[in-house]
Formats: sequence, C-alpha cells, structure tokens
Amino acid sequence: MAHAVFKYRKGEAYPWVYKYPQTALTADCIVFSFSPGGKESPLKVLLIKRGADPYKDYWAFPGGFVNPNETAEQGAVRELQEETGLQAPYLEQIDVFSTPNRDPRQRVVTVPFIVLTRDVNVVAADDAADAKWFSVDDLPSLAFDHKEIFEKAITALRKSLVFNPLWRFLLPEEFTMSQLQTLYEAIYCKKYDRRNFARKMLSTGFLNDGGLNRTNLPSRHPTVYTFKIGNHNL
Amino acid sequence: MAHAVFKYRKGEAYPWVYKYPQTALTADCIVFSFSPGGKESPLKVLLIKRGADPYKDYWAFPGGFVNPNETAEQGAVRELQEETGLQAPYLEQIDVFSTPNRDPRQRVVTVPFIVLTRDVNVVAADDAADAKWFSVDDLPSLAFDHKEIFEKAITALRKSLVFNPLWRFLLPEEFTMSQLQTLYEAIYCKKYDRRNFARKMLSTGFLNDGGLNRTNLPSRHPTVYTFKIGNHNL
DNA sequence: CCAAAAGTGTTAGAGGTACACCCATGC
DNA sequence: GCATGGGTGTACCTCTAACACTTTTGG
Repeated sequence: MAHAVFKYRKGEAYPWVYKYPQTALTADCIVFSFSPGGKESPLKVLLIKRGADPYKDYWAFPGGFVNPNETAEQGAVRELQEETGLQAPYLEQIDVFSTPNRDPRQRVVTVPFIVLTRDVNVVAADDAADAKWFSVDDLPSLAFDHKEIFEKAITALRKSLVFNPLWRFLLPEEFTMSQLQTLYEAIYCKKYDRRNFARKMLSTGFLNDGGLNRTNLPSRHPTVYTFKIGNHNL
Repeated sequence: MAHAVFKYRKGEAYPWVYKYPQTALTADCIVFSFSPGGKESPLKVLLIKRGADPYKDYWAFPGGFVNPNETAEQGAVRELQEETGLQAPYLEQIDVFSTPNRDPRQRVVTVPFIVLTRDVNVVAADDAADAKWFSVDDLPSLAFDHKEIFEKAITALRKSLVFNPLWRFLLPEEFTMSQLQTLYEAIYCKKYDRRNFARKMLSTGFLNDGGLNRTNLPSRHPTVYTFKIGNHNL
C-alpha cells in the first residue's frame, strides 16, 4: 500500500498526506431498467466499458471516486451523470465492500447504489469507452468484484420491492397489468398466476385505473394503469 | 481536510501519502445483550466512554480504525476485543456512513456491525475510559452520529430476526418460553399473546424441548428449551 | 373463424389472532 | 388458599394458491 516516505518530484501534483492509514472511497451505480421484447430477461442493467486500467476493456458498473466534500450518494449521482448522462430518479444505498485487495491500485472501499430508471438513452462519456444495457440473465464477465456486487444489488432490490412500489420508477407512466407482472417475474425469476397477481396488486391501492386504452394488440384492449399514492394513512 | 504540503519534522512518524483524496475507515460495534430485571428494557447495548478527544467523556460504540490489511469485519472484531475484552460470537454488517463531516478530525467512513452476545462481563481498556451496558430505552447522548447508527442497528436487528433465530446468541444455553418472549417484546417494543407466541416459536423447529426444570419460581416449573438446528432441509 | 391476451369468481388450506380454562408451585 | 405464571385448545378471519370459462380483438 501507499505508506511510504514522501519524495516530492518537481512537476508532480501535491499528494494527499494523512496521519492515519486511509482508503479511497468510491460509489458505484447498479442501474436497472425494464424493456421487454426478445427471449432474454426484460430486466436490464447498465454497464460501461472501462477505458483505462485496471481492467481496461472490461465491463463494470458506472461509478468512481467520491470527492472529499460529497456524500457517497452525491458522488454516485455525479459519476452516473458524467459517465452516462443519466439523471437518477431513485437511489438506494445497499451495502459496503471493504475487502483489502479488491482494487489492485490501493485499498478502495465501495458503496454501491441501486438506481432505477425508465430512461434507457445513455451516452458513454468521461472514463467510459462504451455504455450498454445488458439483460440480467446475460451479463458479460465484470471488472473487480462487480459480479458479487451485482448479486447483492438484485437481492436488495427484491427485498425493497416487497415494501415499496418501486416498479413505478421502471415502468412507463401508463402501463398494463401484464407489463407489471412481466416486471415482477423478471425480478423474482418466478411465474405468477395472472388472476392472483392482479388481485394482489389492485389491493395495494397504488394503481390508478385509467380505463381501456391500449390498442393494436391481438386481443382485448387491456386496462391502462398509472401509479397512485395509496390511501395508506386513512 | 488533510490535503497539505508535506513538511516532515524530525521525530514524527512518517505520514501516509496518497495520490488521490482519501478517507479513514472505521468499524463500530453495536453490541446487544439480554438481561431482564428492573423496569427498563432487558435489551442492553454496550457503550464505552471516550477517553480522548473528539467527544472526550461522551459515550460511544466501541470501534476504531481499520488496519490496511484488515477487512472491516476483522477490524471490528479486533477493536471490540481491545476495548472491552469481548469475543464477538455473531457479527452482521449493517450499513455504511459516509457524510463528509461526521468526524471533526477528517473524513471518516464508518461501517457499523451488529454484535450479539450473552457475555455481559466487559472490561474497559485501550482508548476506553469506561465500558457499560445501557438499556436501549435509556441511552445517554452519544458521540458523533452514533444515535443515528443505533437507530439503523436496531431496525436491522428486527429485520434479521424475522429470518434467523438470532435469539440464540442472546439467551442462555437453557431458557424458558417466557424469556424468549420477553426478548422478542424488548426488540420489537410490542406485546405478544403468550399462547400464540409459543405455538409460533415451536413451529419453527428451532427449539429443543428439555422437559420441566426451572425451580424456585412462584408458579409451575416451566419447560426449559435449548436451541436446535431445525430439520429445514428435509 | 381462430389464436392470443384479458376479464371475472370460487374454493380449500395455511397461518394469524383472539380468547378462556385449568394446573402446579411458592409463600 | 391464593397469587403467579405456565400449559393447552378452539373459533374466526384473512391471505394465498389453485383453477376454468368467457370476452374482445386483430389477422
């Protein structure tokens, strides 16, 4: 590690000097979105291709070093914007990874955040050589310990979804019951009974019934719903 | 913060020098134990009185700086042993706190751990001027943002207990159903129906019925139970 | 007309909650 | 004998899971 007698060379930036051993702090964004179609899972996760070593050309989660005056969350939001152009509508801190040698450069502590978005337009920028959505069931091999971070993230997402109607951040403004069901099935890797599923969702009070709308389908025009804040305080 | 031109003075320890801005990493232990008796909550939490600034003479959770070659968890175990003499039988990482100015000295990222123990003999040592058990409903004012950490810890404990029979780390080897109930009621701040509680606990398969034992009570000799690994894989 | 998707209702079982009576013990 | 705490059983309610038929639409 970087504990060393300091030798300043002309032209170098001044280093950061501390009395106690330190770690770098990074924030990573595990960004989920929903886009059905095709055989693969409609649950997507955003990866960037690293433009620099270590792990150059590997896929990784967007993220980076947290500035000294930022919270981890602020750093996550900023890095996501810088690397992909995404504004994060929902963030949730999930854990912390502090294994000593998880980064070959020096000790790095990472705080990962789940991010949910329905905006799938991303632009690779900054350190990122590329940015792309991958189906969660078809991920490439990932840099650092990001595979492990991904497992924690999806587990945390499943837990949160039990108590919070987080699907509202992933679905379009207007959606059908079967879209909602497809999303749940993708997240929990499980099939649900159509009728029981609809009954349970309607009973939460979070669905606004907008009447029949969707056309051009080889079937009925399904009811279109929107998210509504439930009467949970009455 | 500590970004400064380095001036080495004779006799000083060599400082730690880095290319990027850094944070210190600490691990804190929120240690719970169970000891009924008295009007206060039988759920206790271990605090140490800080022997040095900042927050000298304030109560705080045992913990301290994580060494460069340690995981946060290893640091937590070591600090707990050093400051209180406790061996931690159960640890669970709960979150991470990274607000920039939570420590007045420099930026400090803290990883808190829930620790469960039935060993209530503690010795203040190392940096700790004193070490004492407090009822969770009667905590003194705490150093840093430890109050906030405590709230997260007890919430996490409640969640974990739903899925894991963690009470085994808090109760004595042999215990009665009403002890177990008292523990649950202390953790969830809620009263349970005695009969329904017993039925539910027995149905988990984690209780070994050891027959009638406990004497010197103004009532029946209650059944004494021990923890048993349930047949959950059959 | 037919395939595809969506709307609708009933039933059985599990688990949770509420509640009342009797029993064994120490004082 | 009596207060205290422990053991036991039952009824109701709610939630869940399993399941079948009909309707609307596009092609």
